Amino acid sequence: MSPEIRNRILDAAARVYAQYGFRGATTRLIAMEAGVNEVTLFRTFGSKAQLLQAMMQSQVAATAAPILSDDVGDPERELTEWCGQLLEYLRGHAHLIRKTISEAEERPDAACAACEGPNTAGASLALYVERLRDEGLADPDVDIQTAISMFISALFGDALYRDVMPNSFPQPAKSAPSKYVQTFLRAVGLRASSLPVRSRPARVAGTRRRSR
Amino acid sequence: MSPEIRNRILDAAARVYAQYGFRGATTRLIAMEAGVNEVTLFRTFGSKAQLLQAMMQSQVAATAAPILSDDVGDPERELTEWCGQLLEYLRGHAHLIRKTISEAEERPDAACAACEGPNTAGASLALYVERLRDEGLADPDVDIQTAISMFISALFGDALYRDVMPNSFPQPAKSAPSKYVQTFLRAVGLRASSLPVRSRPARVAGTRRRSR
DNA sequence: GTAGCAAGCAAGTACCTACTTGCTTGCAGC
DNA sequence: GCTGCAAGCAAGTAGGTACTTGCTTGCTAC
Repeated sequence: MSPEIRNRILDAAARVYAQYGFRGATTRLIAMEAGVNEVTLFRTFGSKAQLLQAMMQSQVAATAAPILSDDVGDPERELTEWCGQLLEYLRGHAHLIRKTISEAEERPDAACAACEGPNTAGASLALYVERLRDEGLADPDVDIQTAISMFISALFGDALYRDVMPNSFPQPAKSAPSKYVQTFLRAVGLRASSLPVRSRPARVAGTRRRSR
Repeated sequence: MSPEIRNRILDAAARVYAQYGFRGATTRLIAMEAGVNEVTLFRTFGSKAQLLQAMMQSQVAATAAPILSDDVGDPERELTEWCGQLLEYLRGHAHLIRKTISEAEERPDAACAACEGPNTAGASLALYVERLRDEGLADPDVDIQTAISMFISALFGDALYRDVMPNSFPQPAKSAPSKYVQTFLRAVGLRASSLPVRSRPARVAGTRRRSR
């Protein structure tokens, strides 16, 4: 019943699960990590499956994926900030997401829950870019859906795989958001209102370091 | 000793591992899947770990990731064909790659082996785009590294996650390669020699179906 | 002080896991 | 026909797994 112990168990379960997956997250390991007797797990959550399900819910409830504002101001600045926040969110949950998705066939509901955050983030981006195009800032002839899909995949890949295959991510993690956004805007055919996009030197990234 | 039985075991191990991961791939399951006595596994490979290591080697040796040709002809056509082949390769190994990467911390050598194919494919693309730029076909002011990184991530994401989160991949799997390549070339600032890139209708994808 | 209750502790159950051993079967080469 | 050898089969070992039970400890409320 004690909420303090309950949360300690949930946090420990999240750590152990993120490292070892469902099968590897034994009740003994979780209890040790939480500094709690193993029996307490079963008295509090009933079973290992229920415990990990509760852990999953608490994880998705704890932090929310970032949402882009409704009205478009400076696209590059707004997108870069959103992109940095989303990357931070994804990196914080990288191991958990990786494990959950790789076990999607055995536990599809858990995978569904883990994808909720990224999905809403992607939908938010789609809405924003639609506005961009409505306001004549993006090339209307361009395949925007594909650009969005590739953008989201790039953020996913960066957050989930940068540590495993660093060769594929040459730019440092800090400057990645602005570079991703610039490339994305170029692909979307941003019609610069103030600045020309295609012939701008890459120096811009440095002047906007204060986004975190 | 018999190579036929050996291969049957290796294939069965690949299937079971791709579905259940290292911990879930029990020797009993593999033996049943191979239609072989469990003892034969140990007599042939020594231990479960050695069996799965041999399976990994045989998997990476079986098929190779596609390589782009050294001289640049029609970039869009060549890249689309390469992209289709790489996607096919990745999709064929999707479950295996997903499981292996998610277990990278516990078995880093296996993850390294699984990343070998994708890494060489990425390096091949980097070389090709460098040639593109040398021949003046790509915008020299553009951040090509980032575009390549996002492109590879997009292919990875498509191959590994399309089945789990289909919302993020609106375009059908068949037409994905040409769309990815067109978006990539736009981001790289392809300077069209014969055709203008930015204002071309998407019809091109249909006329090049014979890539397989 | 005492009743209630959450948590710890020790032990046990039933099952699964990797791996071993001893023996039998069936086939190929001499 | 005999030998050698690869594979099957039955059984067992030692340890791990989820989960249960019975009892003790310690704190809180009345």
